[in-house]
Amino acid sequence: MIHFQINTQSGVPAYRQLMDQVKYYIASGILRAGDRLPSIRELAHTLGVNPATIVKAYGELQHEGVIELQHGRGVFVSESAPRMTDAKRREILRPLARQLAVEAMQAGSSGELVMELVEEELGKLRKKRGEE
Amino acid sequence: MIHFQINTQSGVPAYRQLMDQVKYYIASGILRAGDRLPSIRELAHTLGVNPATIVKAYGELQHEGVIELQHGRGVFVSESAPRMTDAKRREILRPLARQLAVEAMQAGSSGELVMELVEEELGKLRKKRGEE
Amino acid sequence: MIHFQINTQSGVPAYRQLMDQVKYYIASGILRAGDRLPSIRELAHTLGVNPATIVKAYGELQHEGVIELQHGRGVFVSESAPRMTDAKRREILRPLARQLAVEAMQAGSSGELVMELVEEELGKLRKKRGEE
Amino acid sequence: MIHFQINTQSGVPAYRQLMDQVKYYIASGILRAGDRLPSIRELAHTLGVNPATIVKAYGELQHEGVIELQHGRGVFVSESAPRMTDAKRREILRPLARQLAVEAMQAGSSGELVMELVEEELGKLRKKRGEE
DNA sequence: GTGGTCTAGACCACT
DNA sequence: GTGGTCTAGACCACG
Repeated sequence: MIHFQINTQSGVPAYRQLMDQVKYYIASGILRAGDRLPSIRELAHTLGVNPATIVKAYGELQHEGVIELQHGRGVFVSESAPRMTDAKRREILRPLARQLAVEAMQAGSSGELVMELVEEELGKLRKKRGEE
Repeated sequence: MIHFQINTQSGVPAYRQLMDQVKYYIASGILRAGDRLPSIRELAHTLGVNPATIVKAYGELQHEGVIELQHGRGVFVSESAPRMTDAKRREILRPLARQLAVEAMQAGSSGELVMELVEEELGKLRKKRGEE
Repeated sequence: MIHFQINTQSGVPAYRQLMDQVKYYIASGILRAGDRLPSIRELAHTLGVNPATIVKAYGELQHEGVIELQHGRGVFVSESAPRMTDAKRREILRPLARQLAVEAMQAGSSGELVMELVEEELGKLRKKRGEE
Repeated sequence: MIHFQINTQSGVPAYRQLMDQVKYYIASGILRAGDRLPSIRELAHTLGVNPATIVKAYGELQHEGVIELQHGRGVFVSESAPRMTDAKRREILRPLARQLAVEAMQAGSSGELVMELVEEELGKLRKKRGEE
């Protein structure tokens, strides 16, 4: 079952949190291609946020090719993951990997701990995909 | 040799970029405890930004315990990495690890690619620390 | 009713005075968790100071966990007092207690006078909390 | 035996720390009227700080009537504590007492803890005075 | 020389 | 409307 929530204290913009959660549900296989997402007004109501916030989040996700807004019909998960080369993937993921490495050193962490955490999070996603 | 630069196109606030670069130099061992950082005015001049921007970046880093601003003397790298438990480190690093995992899935990447990237970035930092 | 004011003669920075006053209103129960504080622009206008000064005061209070700045929504008193151990409280309060004791001796004051003053100020806060 | 030290991380100006320490030694009876303090150049050398810092601290203390700088002879603790009325003492001490009370509430402390800390610090000073 | 505070005003991002 | 960032420039406090 999908469930969205906004943490107003985190400093992360509400629309960004929503985007991350949609991506998370897709990555974990809980949301699949063709599945319907809550309507803008419905989600705005249940989350208690301004509809404009949902509009922004859905708009950005559509721009990234993650979802499709079909006028009058609803919001749906796109049919397929965007195709890209490994080089492109590295380009996207490297800054995040680097930030993780730097923050880890800064926190006095070992490399092992970092690898363990990433492995864990990858594992969680794989496990959920298996269950569906 | 340390060298800072600001990318005004990236959308990331200048003060945030500066913070990341200082942390990077410390994580890679290029800057060590007690080392002096460029003065506010000096750095503002070389980067071509307003001194207030440097003040904000340095101020935040001071809050995080990374550097110390000493009135009339200058800016210095703090003596030691903040002491924290492994549980605390996980708490800080897990969201980053999770975001990396989700973005990787979203990009259609394999788990292997992610692990490889993190290993690479950790390796780069370790290598630089070794060289110093 | 809350009312802020800045004394430009005191030598204490305006942003520091504001921080103290916000803390005072919370300590006395006049401001409670979830209450909204004046917006940055509004407060800057009523106090006749630059918005950046309010930004600094509110920013520091946010760092201390006293208030939350919510983008596009406003500024709010944080939900709960920070949890800390008695040992941590002593660590924070002891320097202030010590300074008070030393200043008292220096002023030729009796210990009784000091205890009386502290008791009085604690009582005032408790009284206000009771009234709300 | 008197011993001064400066903490460069505390954020408190060095000259202020020195002033506080001189007052502390007098309040605790370790320094008495007529006792000689280290010379400016001597103290600057042992503390590793700029002589101007000592000049500022001693100057302020002289201004407050705590010490006397006798040209060519040295620096001495003043003969007597400044005489002031109880009303004046309250006026000086109340802001400190109030700040202590507010910070205590903010830290979620009980009134008992605060009173205990003040009592303790007063006791320490009295005990030292007794020993001398 | 250093950092710390403040003003006046602009433009952007979020809800 | 809200907060967040940044510029240009002034003046003060500290060492």
